[in-house]
Amino acid sequence: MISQKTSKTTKEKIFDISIDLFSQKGFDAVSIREIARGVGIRESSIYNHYKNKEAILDTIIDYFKSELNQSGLPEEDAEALIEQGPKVFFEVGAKMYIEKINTPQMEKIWRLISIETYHNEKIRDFFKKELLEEPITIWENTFQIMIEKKMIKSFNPRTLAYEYFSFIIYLFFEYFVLRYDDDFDSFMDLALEKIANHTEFLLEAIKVKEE
Amino acid sequence: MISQKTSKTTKEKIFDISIDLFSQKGFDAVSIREIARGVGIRESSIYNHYKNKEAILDTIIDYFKSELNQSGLPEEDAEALIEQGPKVFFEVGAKMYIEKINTPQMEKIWRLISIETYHNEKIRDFFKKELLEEPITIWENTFQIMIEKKMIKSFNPRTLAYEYFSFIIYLFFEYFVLRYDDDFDSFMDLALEKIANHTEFLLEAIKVKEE
DNA sequence: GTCTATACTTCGATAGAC
DNA sequence: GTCTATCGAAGTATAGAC
Repeated sequence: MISQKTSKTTKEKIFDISIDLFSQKGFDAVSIREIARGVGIRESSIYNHYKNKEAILDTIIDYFKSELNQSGLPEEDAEALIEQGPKVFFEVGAKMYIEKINTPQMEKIWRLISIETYHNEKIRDFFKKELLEEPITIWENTFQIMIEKKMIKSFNPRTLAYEYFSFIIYLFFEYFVLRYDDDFDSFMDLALEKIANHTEFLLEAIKVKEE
Repeated sequence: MISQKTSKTTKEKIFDISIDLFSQKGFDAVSIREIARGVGIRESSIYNHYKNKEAILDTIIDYFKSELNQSGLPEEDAEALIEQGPKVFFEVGAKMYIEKINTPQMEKIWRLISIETYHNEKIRDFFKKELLEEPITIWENTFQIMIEKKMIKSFNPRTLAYEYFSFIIYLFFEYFVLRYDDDFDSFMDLALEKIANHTEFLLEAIKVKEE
């Protein structure tokens, strides 16, 4: 980016306000009029920037996906990381998941996705494939490699993937669905402690016997 | 019950149809007209049986709670069960959770609760307290007893409770949110296998060393 | 207890002036 | 690109006849 923008375009304002409102109330419960009011224009003007209400949602989801794909480790780095053992790998892995909700805007879109996963088939498919099945497979492959390298005990790698990742999904559910009203920082402190307990337990369970 | 009813009252029909529709589309997306159409009456007639739309939902949730409280083990049985060791306890525990979705109607209300947990504060509080925190505490106490009796290794019992129960919540989320369209029986087969893997892993991790 | 009729509100979206 | 004005559809709920 060459120059920093000082003022937002109307389209960007619509985008931002929509994220705020959709994440608070859900897509269906937010009206075009409400968005327009938030931006400070009339509802008819919205249609000069987006074809309809759903197009705003689609744009938000596309933005989320592109942001998500920018984080994550390159494959060669992941391989090098495995060499350092499961403990380091878990720590870096946990940090990666947390980084994905690192901005207030991304946090809101996470919440929005949580809500709309029930109603919207496109979003539900996205969640299933890219936020659940894909990570599970990555963890399965990771455990498989660790087992081959005799870094951990020989359990079924898919079982291990579920053991690790179902806890992450649980925390996601707890935060975005059940406790969203709470303060983010205080929840995050607790979540980090829970993740630490979880990985510590897992490490103890899968470590190769010493003597 | 002395005599079996052969025909449903209008109020019961409204109740049943509402469960069907609310669980499929969510409370807000279902109109009074739609319910009336399903029952075969006009929408104004609904108000002869329920004060308003929300009263139907409240009645459904009350029914769910009363059904839920009828399952579960008496405390003395639970204590006796612990004596038989963690393996038996896990098996009975898993069966208990599955029994709570044993009728088609209860399954639908579970789905309804999953949807409305986002929107409805009363339902969200109910979920947090009675479906999450209460079971976690029960499991924590159970593990505490097992540790005292030296039946399992001495981990933090709360950590163990999360290790066991976060997986159950994950399965709940997977079924009711992500894969509800799938066939119940085929999902249940897979879920039972996953639970078996999960408890097997946990048992191996927490068992007292043999030699 | 069900009906018709209706009041009232809010919604998404469009037409056309400026 | 924003505005005013407006449409048609759909929502909850009530009044009153039968």
